[in-house]
Amino acid sequence: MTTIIDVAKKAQVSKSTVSRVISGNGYVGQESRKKVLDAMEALSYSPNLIARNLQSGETKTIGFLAHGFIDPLGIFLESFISIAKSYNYYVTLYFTDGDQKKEIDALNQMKYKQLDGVFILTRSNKWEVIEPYSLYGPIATWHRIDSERVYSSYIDHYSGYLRSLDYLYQRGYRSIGHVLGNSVNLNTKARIRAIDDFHKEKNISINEEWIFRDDDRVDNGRHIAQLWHEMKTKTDAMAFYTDSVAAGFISELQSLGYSIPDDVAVIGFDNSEISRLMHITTVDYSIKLQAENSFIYIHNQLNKETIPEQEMSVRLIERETVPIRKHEEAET
Amino acid sequence: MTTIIDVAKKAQVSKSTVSRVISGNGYVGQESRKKVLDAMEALSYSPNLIARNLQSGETKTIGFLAHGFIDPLGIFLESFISIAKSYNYYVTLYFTDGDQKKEIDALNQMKYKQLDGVFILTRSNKWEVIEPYSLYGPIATWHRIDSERVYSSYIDHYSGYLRSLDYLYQRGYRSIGHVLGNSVNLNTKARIRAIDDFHKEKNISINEEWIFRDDDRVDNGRHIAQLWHEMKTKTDAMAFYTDSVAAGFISELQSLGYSIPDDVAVIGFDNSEISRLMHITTVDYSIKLQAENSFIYIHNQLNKETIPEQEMSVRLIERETVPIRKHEEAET
DNA sequence: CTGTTAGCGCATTCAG
DNA sequence: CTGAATGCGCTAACAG
Repeated sequence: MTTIIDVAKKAQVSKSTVSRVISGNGYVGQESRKKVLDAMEALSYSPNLIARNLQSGETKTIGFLAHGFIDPLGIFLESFISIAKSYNYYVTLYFTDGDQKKEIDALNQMKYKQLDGVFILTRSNKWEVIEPYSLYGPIATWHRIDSERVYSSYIDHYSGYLRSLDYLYQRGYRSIGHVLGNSVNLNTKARIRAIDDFHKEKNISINEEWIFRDDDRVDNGRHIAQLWHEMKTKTDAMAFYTDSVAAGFISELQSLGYSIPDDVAVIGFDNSEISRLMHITTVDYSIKLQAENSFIYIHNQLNKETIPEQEMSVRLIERETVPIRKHEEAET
Repeated sequence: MTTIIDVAKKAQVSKSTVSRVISGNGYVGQESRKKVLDAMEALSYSPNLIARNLQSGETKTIGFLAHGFIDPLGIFLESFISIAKSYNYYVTLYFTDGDQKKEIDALNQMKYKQLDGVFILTRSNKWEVIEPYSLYGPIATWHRIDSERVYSSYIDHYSGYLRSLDYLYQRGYRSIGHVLGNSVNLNTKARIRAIDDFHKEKNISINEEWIFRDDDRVDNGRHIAQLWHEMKTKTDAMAFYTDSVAAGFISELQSLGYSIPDDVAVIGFDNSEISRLMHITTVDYSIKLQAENSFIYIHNQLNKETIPEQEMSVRLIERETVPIRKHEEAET
C-alpha cells in the first residue's frame, strides 16, 4: 500500500505538504502542488480514510436501525440515504429482527466511534435504555416520543386519523374497525384519542371488539384478517395504521373468498408503493420529508448548524378501497 | 474521552496489558486482568474501533450498491445483512439512482479502505470500469456476468424460464408475451435462448411484437401495461423477469379496466412479498441463498477461508394469476 | 509557503 | 506473564 510518505519521497517534499494538497487545507505553492499531484498519479496513491477518521474522531456515517424489511422502509431509507449523501454522510443499515441485543449492539457502534449518529425506524428496547446512548451521539427516531434527548419528527396523527375517519363517515360507513400499532407509541395514543372524539362527535358507541392491536406486526395483517373473518357482526370498514398491514389484510381476505371493497372497505396509511399497486385508499404524510428532517436534525447536532426543517402536511389519497357505501341495510 | 491509557493508569499496569485484555490476544495474569476490568468498569471505558481499524487495516463493513428501492431488494438485503452480522460484518448501503458517478464514488470507498468488500445488486457502469476496483477488495454481484474478477451467484435462468413457459403451455396458453430486463445481462440472454427453444420445440412461431424490453425499469411495468393495452392482437399470457414489474403491470391494467387473470394471465419471477400479496404465480429461486452465497464469497476472499456455498434450486409457486385457460376460442 | 514534531487510540513486536 | 518501544496513515500546530 502506498502512503502519504511514499508520495512525499517521490515528490521530494515533506509529508505535511502532501497532506495539505490532499485535504485542501493550508497554503501550497504552485510547484510543490504540481510535484505532489504528479507523484500521486504516478504511484496511483489513494488516501486511507481510516487514518483521517482516527484523527478527526468521526466517520461520516450514520446508523439506521429497523426491525427488518417492512413497508414503508423503502421510501424512508431512500430519502434518508439520499439527503445524507448530499451532506457527505454514509449510512449503514442494522436489521435488528426485533432482537434487543442486536439493537444494543448497533447502538454500541456509536459508543465505539464507528457511527456519528443513529436513526431508529423501529425499536425493540424501551426508550429508557436507548436514551442514555445519546451521550455518544445524536439519536433521532420516527415514532413520536416525548424526550429531551431523542428527536422525533412530528406529524399530527390525531388530526390525520380524524380525517380518515371523517372520510369513512362521509362515505356512509358506520361500523368502523381500527387496527392500531404498538400501544405505547405516542402516535397510537393520538389515534385512540381521535377514535374517542370521533365517536363522541358522531354519537356512535364504541365497540371494543372493533379495536385491533398489531403489536408485533409479525405477519403483515394476516391474523387481523382471521380475526375479522371470525367476527359475528363484522365491521363494514377497516382503518389501518400502515399500508403494508392493510395490504396483508386484503390479501388474506381475498384468499378466504371475500371481495374488497364489497365486503369491507379499507383505508391505509403511509401512501407507500404497495398501496398504489393494490389501489388502496390511504393517507400521505410525506415520509420523504420526515426522513429528511430526521437527517437534518442529526446533521445539525453533529455540525452545530441550524439547517431549518421542512414543514409537513397530511393529505388523503383516494383510490378504490373506500367506495361510497351502498345503503342496502341503511341504519338510522 | 477515556482511552486505553487512562485505564492503564487507573489499573496501575501498562497500556499493553490493557490492550491484551481488551483484544483477548496474549497472556494476562488473573490479578492484572481483574484490575483492568475493574478500571474499565469504573471509567466506563469503551474502545475506539477506528484506531483498531487503522491498525488492522480493515473495517469489517461491506458496501451494498443498488439503484434504489426496487423489489426484491428487501429480502435480498435482509438475508445479506443477517448473514454478514453472523460473521461480524456490517453493511453500508449506497443508493446510486443509476448515477454512474455515485456508483464510482461508492466503489472508491473500498479504495479508501472504508469498505472491505462490495456487493452490487444493480449497477450502472460497465463491467469494464467496475472490474479494476477488484484490486482493492472482493466484488460480488447478483446479475450473472462472465468474469474472473467479479463473482456472481449463479442460477440457471435458462431452465428456470423454460419451466415457466412450459407451465403456461400446459395450462393452455399459446400466445405468450415476454417482459425481459436489461438486454446485456447474461440472465436476459439465457431467457432469450429459452424463448427460442421453447418456440421451436412447441412449433410455435415467434412474434417479435410479444417481446418487451424493460431496460430502465423506471415505472415498474406501467408502460408495459400501456403497450399491451394498445396491441391489436393481445397475448393471453405475460411472463415477467421480476415480480415487481408484473405487479405494476397488473395494477395498471386494473386501472385501465381489465381483469386479471380473465383478460391475461401473468407469471412473475422472484417470489417476493408483493407477489404473495397480489396472488401472483411466480418462480422461487431462493434469493435468500443467493444473498448468502454472495456474502460467503466475499467473506472467503477476505479471510482466505473456504466456507462452502449453498446449493440453490428453482421452484414454481402456483397462485392465482395463471388459471387453466378456458378454450372459448380454442386454437388448433 | 514548507519542513519538523507530536500526537489520534490501539496492537504488536521485543526484551525481560 | 508484563512493560517499553514502535508504528498504522494522516493531520495539525509550531517554527522557520
